[in-house]
Order: sequence, then C-alpha cells, then structure tokens
Amino acid sequence: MPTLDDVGKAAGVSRGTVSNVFNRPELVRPELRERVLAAARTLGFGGPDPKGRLLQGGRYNAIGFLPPGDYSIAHALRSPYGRELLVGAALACDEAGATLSVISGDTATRTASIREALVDGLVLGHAVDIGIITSAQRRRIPFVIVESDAGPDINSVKIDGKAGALAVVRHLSALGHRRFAILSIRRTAGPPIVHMPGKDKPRLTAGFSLDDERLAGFAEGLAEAGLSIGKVPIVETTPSEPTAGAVMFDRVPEATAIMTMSDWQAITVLDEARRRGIDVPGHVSVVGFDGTEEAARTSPPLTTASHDIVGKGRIAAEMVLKKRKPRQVVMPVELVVRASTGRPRR
Amino acid sequence: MPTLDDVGKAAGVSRGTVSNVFNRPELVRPELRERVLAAARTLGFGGPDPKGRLLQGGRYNAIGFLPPGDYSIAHALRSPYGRELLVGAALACDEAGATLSVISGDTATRTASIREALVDGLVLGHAVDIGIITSAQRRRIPFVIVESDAGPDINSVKIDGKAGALAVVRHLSALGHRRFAILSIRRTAGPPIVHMPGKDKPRLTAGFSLDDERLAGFAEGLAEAGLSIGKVPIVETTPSEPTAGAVMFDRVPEATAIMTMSDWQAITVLDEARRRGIDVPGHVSVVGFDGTEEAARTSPPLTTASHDIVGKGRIAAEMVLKKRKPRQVVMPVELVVRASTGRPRR
DNA sequence: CAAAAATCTTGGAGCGCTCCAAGAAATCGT
DNA sequence: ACGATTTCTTGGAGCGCTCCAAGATTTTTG
Repeated sequence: MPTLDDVGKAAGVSRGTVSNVFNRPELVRPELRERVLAAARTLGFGGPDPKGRLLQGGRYNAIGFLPPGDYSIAHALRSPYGRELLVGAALACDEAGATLSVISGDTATRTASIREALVDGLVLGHAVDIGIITSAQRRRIPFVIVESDAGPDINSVKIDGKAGALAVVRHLSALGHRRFAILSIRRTAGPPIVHMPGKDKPRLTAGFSLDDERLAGFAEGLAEAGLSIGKVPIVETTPSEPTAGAVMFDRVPEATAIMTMSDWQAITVLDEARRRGIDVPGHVSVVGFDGTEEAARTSPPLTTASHDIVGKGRIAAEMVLKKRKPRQVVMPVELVVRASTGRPRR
Repeated sequence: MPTLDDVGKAAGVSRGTVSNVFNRPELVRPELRERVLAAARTLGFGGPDPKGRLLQGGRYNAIGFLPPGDYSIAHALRSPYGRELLVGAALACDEAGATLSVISGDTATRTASIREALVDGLVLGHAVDIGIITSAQRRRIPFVIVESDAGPDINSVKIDGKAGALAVVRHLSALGHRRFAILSIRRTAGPPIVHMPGKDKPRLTAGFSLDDERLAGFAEGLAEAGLSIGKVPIVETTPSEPTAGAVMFDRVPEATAIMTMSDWQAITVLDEARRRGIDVPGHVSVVGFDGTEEAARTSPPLTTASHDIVGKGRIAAEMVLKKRKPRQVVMPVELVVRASTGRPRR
C-alpha cells in the first residue's frame, strides 16, 4: 500500500503537501494539487489511511451498540423493541455523522469487543451483565445503559416501568378483572419457567431493574385492588419464545387477564389464542408492553404500555456522542387502550 | 490517558513488558505480572489503546454494512428484507468474532464513510450509486455488492430474480389470470409513479439490475401467455410507501393479479384490500417477493417468490471477511404458494 | 525595485503500540 | 563452580498520519 510519502516522492512534493491535498485542498495551488492527485492515481493511492490519522489523536467517529438481550443478534434485530432501539441510535449517529458498530456475540466476545472496539462510546442496550459494565468503565469511554439505573455516575436512559405496569393493572382492574397472570422475561436462554403461587416461591428475576420495576408496578396495582402478586402465576420466557402463549393457556387457564413485559410476548399469546379459538378480549384480555408498530396491527389490536423506543435509542446515542456529565433520564410510559382488553368473562 | 510507558515507569519495568502482561501474560513471571497489573490499576490504565495496535499493522476486525436502499436507515432496519439481510451479515460477523459497522446517512455521508470507516471490508446492501462502488474500489479493501452483478472482478451475491419473477407469472397464468399489474420499486424518495400502458412508455427504472431482472422475468412469463409487458400497468413506489395499495386499486381496478417486488409492498396491498373490503384472492390475487417471515403471517398468507435472505447476508459478509478472489454468487428463488393467489374473478 | 505581506511548502515531532533482536537473569548440567 | 541453556526483559525501529513552526516563494505595496 502506498503511503503519503510515496505519493509525495512520486509527485516531487513532501508528505505534508500530499496530506493537504486530501484534507485541505484549498491550501494547495490547483496546479500542484492536480499533479499530486495524478501521482496518487498512478500509484493507486486511495486517500490517507485512517489508521494513521487515528493515532494522531483523532476520534473513531463511531459508537458501539450492544443490542438488548443476551441471546443472539438475530433475536435483537427481529424483536420490534430491539429494532426500534437500534433505529433510534442509528438516527442519532446519522445526524452526528458517526458510524454505529453493532457489538454482538456471547458475553466473552462482547467483553473483548468492549475492550477493543474502535469506538468513542458505548450504548449498552441492556445491563445484562455486571462484567460488561465494568469493562466499559475500565475502557474509560463514555457509555450509557438502557433500562437500568446504575447510579448517578453512570449515564442511563430508561422508562418509568413501574408507572407503566401500574397503569396496566389499574386499567384491567377497572374493567373488573380479578384473575391475573403475568408473562415475564427470562433473561437466560431456555424454555419457559412457570411459577405457580404457593407451589414455588416466584423467583422474580433479580438484578434486572427492568423486570423488577415492572413487577413492582404490577404488585402495587394488584395491592390497590386488594390482591397480592404472590397469588399471581408468573411465566418467564425469553422474549421470542414461541410457546409462551401455549404454556400460558395450558398452565393458567383460569386467568382472565394476561399482563406481559413486551408486545412481542403479547403477540405470541394472541397468536396462540387464535389457534385455539380463544376469544380476545371476550375470554381473556391481553396487554402488551412497549407500544411497537406491531402492537397496533394485531387482531385485535393490542392494548399496551407504550413509550418512545426510537426516542430512547436516540437519546442514549446522543448522550454518548456528545459527552457531558452523567445523566439519568427517565421517560414516560403511556397506556394505549385498544381492543385486546375488555370486561372479564363471567 | 496513561500509556504503556507510564505504566511501565510506575511498575519499574519497560513498555514491552507491560505490553506482554496484557497480550501474552504467560510470558511474564506471575509476580512481575501482578506488580504491573497493580500499577495499571493505580494509574487507571484499562489496557492497551487499540489505536496504537492498529497502526502497527493490525486489522480493524470489523466490516462495514451499507443497508439496502437509499432512503434512511430507519427504512432499511424496519423493512423485513433489510432486517434479515442485516441479521445474516451480523451472524457471519459473530462467528468470525468481527464487529459490524452500520454505515448510513445520505450518499455524501456514505461516500465519506466508505473512505474513512474503520473496517476491513464492505458489504454494499445494494448498488444504489456507482459513486459508492468507485469509492469502495478506491479504498482497496474487499467488498461485495448485494443484488447487482458488477462483473467478474467484483464480489456479488444475488438471487435469480428473473427466474423468480418468471415463476410468479407462470403460477398466475396457470390459474387463468390475464389482467396483471406490477408494483415495482421506486429507488428515489417520492410518491408513487404510475405508468399506464399506452399513455406513457413505462419508464422501467434502468441501472438497477434487481428491478430490471425481475421485470424481465415478468415480461418473459407474460410473453409465454401471449401477453406483452407493455400492456401491463406498472406502479413504482418506495418499498415502504403506505399508499401503494390505494394507488393500485384506484388506478388499476381491472387487474385480477398484482405482482410485486417485495413482501412489504404486497402486505401494503393486502392491508388496503382489507380496508376496502376487497376479497383476496377472490377479487384479486396478490404475490409478494422475498419470502419473509411477515409474508407467512398475513391474512390471507402471502404467495411469494422466496429466497434465503439471511443466507445471502451471511454469504456476503463471509466473502468480505475471508478475502479470496472475487466471486459472483447467484442464489435460487422458490415460489411459495399460499392463500393470496387463486383463480381470477369472472 | 526593494521591502513588506501574503501564500505555499517543508519536514521534524510525535501519537501508542507491537515486533523482535539482543542483552540480562535464572536454571541446569557435569 | 563455571559454562551452556533456558527463560525473561529491554528498548529501538517503525506503523502512516497530522500538526505546526519555520523556511521558501510569490504577490503586493510604497
């Protein structure tokens, strides 16, 4: 590969001038510029190698994005939520003229990538692993965590999950529901886990404020209605588990209202209901979470706790792009009532 | 930011030893290693700066991905096709332990990014602009074009679009259809363009082999049925144009079969049909292209010319990741017949 | 026409790291 | 105990580039 020096030699000028030709052409006399360009063309020099510029102290002009979830990049990209979050981050990058690097792979790979990725900052789609956060801190580049408040020293953007969940329960209990079921998120790969009240103590996945917070919101809402979350069956599945609906209907047939942690899960439930000829909301009401496009297009259209996912992704990316002092942003959640919820069957 | 030298000084060893501690720890006596690590911790040194390593001659260990289409990154990510292509590329990167950089923005930005992005190779999601290809060539890194054969010297992966389109027409004409309409792709932003036969000569978007090829396939199939593509109305819309269906039904009400260039377009048509109470396939048959997940979930499920999009993305990424001599890969298309096509109304 | 001003061009000094040959230290063999 | 080995550590060379002060050249001015 020819270098600036080679081109300079060929054109009879110095390295510095060649650099100027490519980076500040207005500084170089047109005639000379042409000569240099011609030499570059002959040598097959396609412009200054970014490597060199970089070392000189430049920025990478890129940020890394770790998709939410720990399963596989395919999951993250196909999930409506993951996709919109990425869209938001990508839009922010576009506006800033930066590149977005998708960092995926297993935890080990991600950790290594965090150490070595050629990025100026990091958007952690979700605080999956404390090791990931530690690595990010060690790297000493700005980063932001989505959907986990990790304290005042760390950038974070999240929604008010508790308020959202609370609104869901209030809506359902105002409709008259008393028999609930919760479809929660299993953070590790594997089949659905069913927690029946009494039988085994619901192992509410700890350490992930996303789940915890929403569960807390559900609990509070249930308490308002004189119910205890301890009596509510909880099924934990990965966000894309296709059998989530089946497990739900098999194990908790008595529920009149199913509350979920994501639209994708709720859509799975709707699909299974259709397959079984179960009427929604006549027989059972279903509520999603996130307010994705997809939720508006199901039949019946999904009632969901909606928030601005794209905006969240964008804010996250912007926090990293223009580094300021750490902030914790909490975004509002709004219940969007559609046709998947109604009065309970009698 | 502390450097290897700083740490070395603090630990009383040389730069080289500190480098070894981080990169080949087995070469350094455990005791010394500990001392160095301790010094690094005190100084807040988080590991060797990738910048330096890079210049030394290393690889970026990343490839760039330019999403298909020229509209916006949001479009590309939300379209089922673009998403699956990205999934394929991302999976290949995961397996190779590489990072995937999404290069988006307008043509100018993309061109600049191609020149400067910190990547070892490039996947061009679609040959939108000849300038993009030129820039990629100038950069002298391996690249591959998706859905455009740019000759024997350039890597490409595409489907056999002509065969796919041909299969679509044959299927429809075997069902008895004689009155067709085509929903083609408008490559620039803007409202749908309607080409009525006779009125204005169909401006078949030239220069984009994707469209051309499929149109050629349609033409051949129509000719087999004794029809001329010159007599078939063609509507060109951007892939995500929401009014595509409406324009189609308004302007070409007589068509009994609508052939499209993507599932996304076909789904739009299906949506509009439902809105208008038009029966599919009773009143009009609709065929998609690509065979995405979404096509299987519509009602009625979509007949579509299907191919392995994820596989295509993966192959593309692999071609760039492990550079060999240029290849041109053509992947098969298979017609998947579902319920959106039937005999024409009488 | 010479001096002052404006415009161009030059090349040294790094940027932080890895590679590697050579030197230092520790271990081994007899 | 001393030379031969083996194991560690060192620091120079250089990766390709940008920055910038200084020097060279051209243009303008009095």
